[in-house]
Amino acid sequence: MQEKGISLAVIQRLPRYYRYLGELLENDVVRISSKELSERMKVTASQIRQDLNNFGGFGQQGYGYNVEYLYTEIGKILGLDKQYNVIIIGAGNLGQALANYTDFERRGFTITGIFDVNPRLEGISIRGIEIRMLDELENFIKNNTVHIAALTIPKLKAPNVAKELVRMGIKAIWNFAPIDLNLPNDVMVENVHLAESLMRLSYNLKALEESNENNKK
Amino acid sequence: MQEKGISLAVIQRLPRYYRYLGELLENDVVRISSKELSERMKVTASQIRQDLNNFGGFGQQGYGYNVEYLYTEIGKILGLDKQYNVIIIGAGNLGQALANYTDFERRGFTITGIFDVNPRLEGISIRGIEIRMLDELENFIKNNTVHIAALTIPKLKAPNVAKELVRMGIKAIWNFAPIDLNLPNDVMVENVHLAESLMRLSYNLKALEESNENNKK
DNA sequence: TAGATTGTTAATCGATTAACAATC
DNA sequence: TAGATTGTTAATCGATTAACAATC
Repeated sequence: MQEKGISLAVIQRLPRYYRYLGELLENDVVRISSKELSERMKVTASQIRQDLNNFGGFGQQGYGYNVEYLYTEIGKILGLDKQYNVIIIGAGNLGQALANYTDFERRGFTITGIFDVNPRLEGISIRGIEIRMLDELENFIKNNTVHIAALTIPKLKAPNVAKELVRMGIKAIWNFAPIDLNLPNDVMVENVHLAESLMRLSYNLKALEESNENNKK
Repeated sequence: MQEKGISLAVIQRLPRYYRYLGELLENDVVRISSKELSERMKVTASQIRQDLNNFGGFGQQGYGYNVEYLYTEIGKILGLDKQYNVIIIGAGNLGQALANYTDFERRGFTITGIFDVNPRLEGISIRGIEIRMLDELENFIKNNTVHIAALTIPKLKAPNVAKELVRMGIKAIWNFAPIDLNLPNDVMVENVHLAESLMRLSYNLKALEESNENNKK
């Protein structure tokens, strides 16, 4: 209920806090100050305290933050205390890679279905989940709770499939297709645009090479 | 040489402009105004003009922007007019998915090597590139120009392998391991943290459900 | 020339950082 | 109590948006 007007920048940072706290927890660190965390994460202590205080006071003056408590609380903020059923649309290389990525299960995301249009893949199982044909999707969603759909299909097919998913009641789409899905406001879309990520790397590499050249002169 | 003090936010947006211009080009659109592009992309026209003017004036008063010209110029800014050789470290599902993703080649990124530590994978070929053992890496880099290394290995191995890559002269790392690599400033790292992306989706889904509940009341 | 739209300056807005009183 | 560090307000900084003169 507190989540009113939390800025996008803050939300973007939360999973990174969660990751660092998880690592501290693994290393049996019991408490940490915003100053020490800021040094590890290379952000300002001020920013950490501001970010956290959007959601409440998790620390204690003179002490800092209890690592386990803060880890759990951020987990709750991120919704990681819940279980999510995830289906994968598109059983190509990327879809199969996601299906095989066991780390997600640890965080409460269970792959419950994989769909494709290629009849050659029908019945093949990935980690015990058999690939179904796309025309079974509607029935599947009717008979099984599905929270999230991962879209690993070609860009030209993505808009229509996304529209269909929304019609079937899906409210969260993890989109790997290199296109922006224009969907109603009450449908959450998280994009993973690998090609754009690679372009940023090439931009930075180019900028680095150019600055090296300039230094030579 | 113009690239002084371009903000991160601008660089993040460039690949998206590039993508939209590419689509316009495919649809034979010859010219576009910042206003029309802004409507399609759902950003302000002002932002588009500001962003582009960081790199020079690509438009013409009273006319707008020539789509093909702007597409080419942004491509140059992103370094997409060059060829890059990419190696993949880690031939698991994700590494193989990247190796199979032919779209990258179109943009000038050629996969020239795939490496793993698993002897079972030795000699297996993916799109004509055979998987090599990691101990051959140093020799390979000595004998072949490598611009970019994609890291698709477990998080615990990533820091050391990254350090080794840097020692061997690699200046750009596309990191898929869920950990921050602390490398010298003259090494470019672009992270793809899939788990963090999924957490943001779950945050948004949770926020959506909560706001629905509140509306009911 | 008149209309359109850029390039660019100025105004606004929001996010980050600094400072410090509160308090454990 | 004294020291440490949070929570929070205030100051600064940077990014976004608005406005408009320049110009095609």
